[in-house]
Amino acid sequence: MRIVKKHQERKKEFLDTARKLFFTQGYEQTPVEAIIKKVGLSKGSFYYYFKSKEDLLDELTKVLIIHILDEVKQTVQRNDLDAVIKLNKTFAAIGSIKLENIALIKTLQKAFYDDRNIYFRYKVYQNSTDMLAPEFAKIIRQGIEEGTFHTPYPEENARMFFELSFILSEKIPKLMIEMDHFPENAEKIERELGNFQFTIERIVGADSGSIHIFDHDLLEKFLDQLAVQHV
Amino acid sequence: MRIVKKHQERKKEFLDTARKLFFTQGYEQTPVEAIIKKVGLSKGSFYYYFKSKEDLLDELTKVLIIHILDEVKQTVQRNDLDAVIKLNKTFAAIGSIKLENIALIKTLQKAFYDDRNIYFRYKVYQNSTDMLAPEFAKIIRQGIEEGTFHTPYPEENARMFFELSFILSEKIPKLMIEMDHFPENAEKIERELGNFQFTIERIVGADSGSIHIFDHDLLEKFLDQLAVQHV
DNA sequence: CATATATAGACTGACCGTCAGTCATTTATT
DNA sequence: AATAAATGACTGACGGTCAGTCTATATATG
Repeated sequence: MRIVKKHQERKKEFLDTARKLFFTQGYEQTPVEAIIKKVGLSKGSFYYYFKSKEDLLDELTKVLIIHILDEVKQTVQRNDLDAVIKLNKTFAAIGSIKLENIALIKTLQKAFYDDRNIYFRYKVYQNSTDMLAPEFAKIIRQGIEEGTFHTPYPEENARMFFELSFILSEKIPKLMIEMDHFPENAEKIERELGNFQFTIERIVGADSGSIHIFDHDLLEKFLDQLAVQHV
Repeated sequence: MRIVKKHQERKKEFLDTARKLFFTQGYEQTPVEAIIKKVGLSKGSFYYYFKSKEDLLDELTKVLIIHILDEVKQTVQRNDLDAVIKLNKTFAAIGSIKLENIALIKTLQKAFYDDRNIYFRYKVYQNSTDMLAPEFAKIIRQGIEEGTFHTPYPEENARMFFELSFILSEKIPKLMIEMDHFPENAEKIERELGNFQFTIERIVGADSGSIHIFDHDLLEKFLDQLAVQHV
């Protein structure tokens, strides 16, 4: 007995299923057949909704970012926050480091952060930057007006903020994965985050120590928990 | 009559051929069969020398970087140059922007800088950074001793220098490709380079305007030539 | 109002071309 | 004879195509 559904509903099923698989198995490592099987439909169906596997990827990455974009836009719109606080909130929103979600990171480490999955991450990074940087540029311009930031390149800085965030989000999971054999990575992670914060300050020309992108105590707890898991 | 050669010699033939094809067609877009055909040998031969296509990629990326590493090491060793000059020479050596070689860039644009070839570039970037950053860190430490640089993160800054260089080398070709339809990209390229220089200065804590990573007049000429080609 | 007919669009799955990788075998060198 | 170099048919996995089927709904007909 064949179950027929509305266009958008079915499409969402494909996208949701693909999202789960891409994050746990990787993009290249997920055959279209695996998506089909899980949705319970046929090959023809898949290509009825998407003109190629890559087409689905494009749609998926955009969907992934829209939620974050909404959140960031709301933050940017507010007029009761200064630029530094908005910057911190934006960094938290893009969630390069989700301190509160160890389980997720540990799952993603296996496939999402695998070298062979770089194409997927690359697409997410690209679309994120394109969609979010213009909003972030507004924050930097606000900071310049407020006198806390000093830079002749607000637009370029905005893009660079995301690019550096993504580089960071490439490094941290790698260091975490190796923590079993290299406990000193905990210290490296702290250095990387410290350096990141420091770099952002310098790039936007903010006072040293004025930007607080992560909570030091929370990070300690996080790294402790991560270490415990490996015993 | 079958031509038999020494192991290393044959291997080099495969690597050289693969290099040419990967740069002009892309890594994923180059089937092993294409490499074989050009070398003039068989499938079995290929797998006699390399245990996988990826294995060849690994070897190739390392070979690609060794020459640059030698050049950078020589620069770093010298004791007649200050840190700023060494930094400039290193940037020139990694050749993110080869101002003198338009033809090469135009060729590479088509395949090398294509999104789908990100895996190849990623591997090159990864290995480059791992192999070159330690040398570059020496330059930054020299700069700190000389009092021209001021940073608590020389090692991290060194890696970041390469990471930002690669981001730049992702952007510039994209802007160049689009110059046909967006002549204003010439200006964008200048801004990107200006921003890059400015950012490096800030990251290593050097005086504003002290670092000169590219020659302004040369860039103008370069962009003019690029524009002409499209007429 | 009930029933036949037509149309859109959701869905099927066998089939195709491409490609990385395998292996039993042959050829050349020492 | 033993070892190293080279062969090419073969396999299996994968992305993508296509001619055609099924089902719900709209429309016409008696």
